[in-house]
Amino acid sequence: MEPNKPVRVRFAPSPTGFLHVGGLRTALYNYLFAKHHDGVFVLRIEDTDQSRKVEGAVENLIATLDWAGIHYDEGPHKEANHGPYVQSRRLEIYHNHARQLIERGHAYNCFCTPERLEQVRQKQIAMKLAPAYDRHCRDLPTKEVRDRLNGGERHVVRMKVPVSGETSFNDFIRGRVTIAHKILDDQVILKSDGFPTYHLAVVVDDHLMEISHVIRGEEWLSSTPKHVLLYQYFDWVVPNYAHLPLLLNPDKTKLSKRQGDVAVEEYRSKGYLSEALVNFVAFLGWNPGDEREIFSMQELVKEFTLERVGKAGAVFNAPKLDWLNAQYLRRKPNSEIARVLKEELKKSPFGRKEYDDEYLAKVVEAMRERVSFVKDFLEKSPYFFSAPKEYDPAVVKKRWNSGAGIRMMKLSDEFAKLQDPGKEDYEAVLERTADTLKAGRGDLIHPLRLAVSGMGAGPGLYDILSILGKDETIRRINTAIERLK
RNA sequence: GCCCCCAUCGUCUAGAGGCCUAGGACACGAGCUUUUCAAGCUUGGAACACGAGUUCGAAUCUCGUUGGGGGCACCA
Repeated sequence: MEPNKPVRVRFAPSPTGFLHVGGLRTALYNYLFAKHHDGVFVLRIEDTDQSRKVEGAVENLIATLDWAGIHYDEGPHKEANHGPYVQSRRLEIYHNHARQLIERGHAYNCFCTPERLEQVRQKQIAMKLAPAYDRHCRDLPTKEVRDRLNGGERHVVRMKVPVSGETSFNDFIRGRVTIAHKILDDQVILKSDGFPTYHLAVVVDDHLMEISHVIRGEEWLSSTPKHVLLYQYFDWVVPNYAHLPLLLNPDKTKLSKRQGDVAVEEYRSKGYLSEALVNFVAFLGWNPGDEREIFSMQELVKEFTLERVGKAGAVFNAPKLDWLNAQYLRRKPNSEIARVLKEELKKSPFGRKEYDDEYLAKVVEAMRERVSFVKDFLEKSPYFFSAPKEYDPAVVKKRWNSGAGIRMMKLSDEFAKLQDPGKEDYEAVLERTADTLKAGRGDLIHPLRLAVSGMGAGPGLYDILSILGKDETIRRINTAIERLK
């Protein structure tokens, strides 16, 4: 790396829908690298394929990156000296550069129809050859080209790849990569609709935007020599490359839909914390070299280096993400979790009731070691939000034995005598009652938990009671006695 | 088919020739704790793809094999 050159990197997604978790990691690594080196992180929108454009995708992308804590320094809505940052608004620039290439003899107009191209391809495949453009238009007479252009004939511009020799480049992660020119074909750089292809646009923009390091997915590795060639044709300095290993499905193919969720928005709406997702994704292909696992964005910035990025693809496996989410959730104060829980409740069947913050904070305190997600509060302890409608049959069978009803009645009576009881008061009463009845504590505790929650598992019983309050506790006991007769 | 890349427990990974009887984390099993469930702690099983070299010594270097992935569009 040239030490005196400022670090400028970019994340350049195409706005075709949602942000892919692979994209999130690419964006994250770029961001971390930029911030680690006090550099600039650019967001550039690669919308040169009109047919794949999706309405609102750019705004969604920005919002999602923002949620993840990845903030760009330059990009759409943050115009600086290198804009515009949306490729569809840079068409003029690409045309000029394509023309320049033609003038220098490094590119040419091609009038081949898609039909002819398809025929050629079929023939090549039939002959077991690698499909490649046959360079039919590469050496057309100048006059013919001019006439056909003047006649308005549909055409594209292709780059001229040398027929022999090879191109190699240095990759931060892979080392030196070399590809022979004979296996490269004359790539289209300007489409007949006037839009550039990725190959032209990426080179022109990265150069004009003074990108120092191109950090992108490994799927680009094979076409990088074409880009290097383009840099040479323009007489530009080739940027530093770092091709990131791919994120994989459980079956080790490139991470895709249909094998689980790939959209960051999906994880967000499922209740994953952005810190957890970011931490998790950062560790897919990178690690700090020691045994620390929990990293905030700041710590990641401090520690991240490309040297510590691995080469092999990484399977995106959810269980560890869930664990991380629980770790982050547990680090949050009760009040903050309660706030999210309140929102979650509004959207739930329990939403008709209003819950006050103090109550929710108590619920959070009781349940926080037992949940991984905020939504778990509703699933694992619905009884804090409404009286049990049914009682877990397995628990009834195990815990609600013959004398249970009588014992609960006694307990209910004893509770009724209490004045504004706290957790210890319930405990004292229960123990005293157990002694009076000559019963084991468990003979009261388990049926009582069932009566009050409908379940066999949960926080400490006395915590539950004191959160529900005396009146509600008694009401539930009495209901259970009736229903479980 | 051709080209490029990759290869340590099921998964994420540490390991840059002796520190490796291969470490950590998730997941899984057992135990402790406990009114339940968790959490926590302790603990168990679990990997250097294979074969040749190089070297006194190889998970680490070289070559080959096998396996996997990516790319080969007027998509990015």
